[in-house]
Amino acid sequence: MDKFKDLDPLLHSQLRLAVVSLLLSVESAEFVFIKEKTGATAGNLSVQLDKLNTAGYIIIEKSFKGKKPLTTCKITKKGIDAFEQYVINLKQYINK
Amino acid sequence: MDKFKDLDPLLHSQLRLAVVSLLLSVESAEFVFIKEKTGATAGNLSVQLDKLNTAGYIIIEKSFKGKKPLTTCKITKKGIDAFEQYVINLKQYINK
DNA sequence: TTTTTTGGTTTATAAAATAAACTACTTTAT
DNA sequence: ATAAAGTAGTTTATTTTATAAACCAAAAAA
Repeated sequence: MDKFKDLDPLLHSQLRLAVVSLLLSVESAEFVFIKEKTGATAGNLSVQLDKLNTAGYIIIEKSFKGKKPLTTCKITKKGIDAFEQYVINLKQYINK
Repeated sequence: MDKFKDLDPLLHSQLRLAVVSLLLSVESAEFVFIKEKTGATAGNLSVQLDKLNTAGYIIIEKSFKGKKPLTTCKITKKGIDAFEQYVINLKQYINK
């Protein structure tokens, strides 16, 4: 067993992993919803969503809900693939 | 399902997780052996072993092999428990 | 109409990971 | 015997990351 393959640093972060995990289970999610589900602060979430977006793991769409700004996130194929590989690699660490 | 419990930051680090994972499968391990198995640099490994030691997750014993210094590591009960809890929590992120 | 709330972003600070430099020998080659 | 190279690490400095604090614009409430 060739152990300890590198863990994608973009996913090996508690908050970003939670976001991706969450997005895997829904069609799309709004900023405020993700914030509540993860318990993150808005600032931290904003930064981490940007990173996932820049990496192409999620897409972020900005619109308006009535008159208020609305940020909607959706996982991409690239994000799903990265997550799946991350889980495969991670299991080498946690299943002896 | 109440998701996303905090992940012990001491274990949520690629290198420290690899070290603990490795130590779980052996009685004890020498510095050089851990270094080779994890692919870490000596400096990084030294720092991360100190952190695990300070947290009481491992014990570090310094002796000599012939005339050369020898650093031997062993996981503690506390380390095993922390790892098991970490895995339980982590699974909430990776098993949708 | 001022005050508060909503939905964020930007910037600053703290913490972590990593690499580079260094120490203290030991072994090998000259 | 001595210089050069290797071993087994530690310490310090640098980069990266995570997080928090401060801020902004608009909307809703008082």
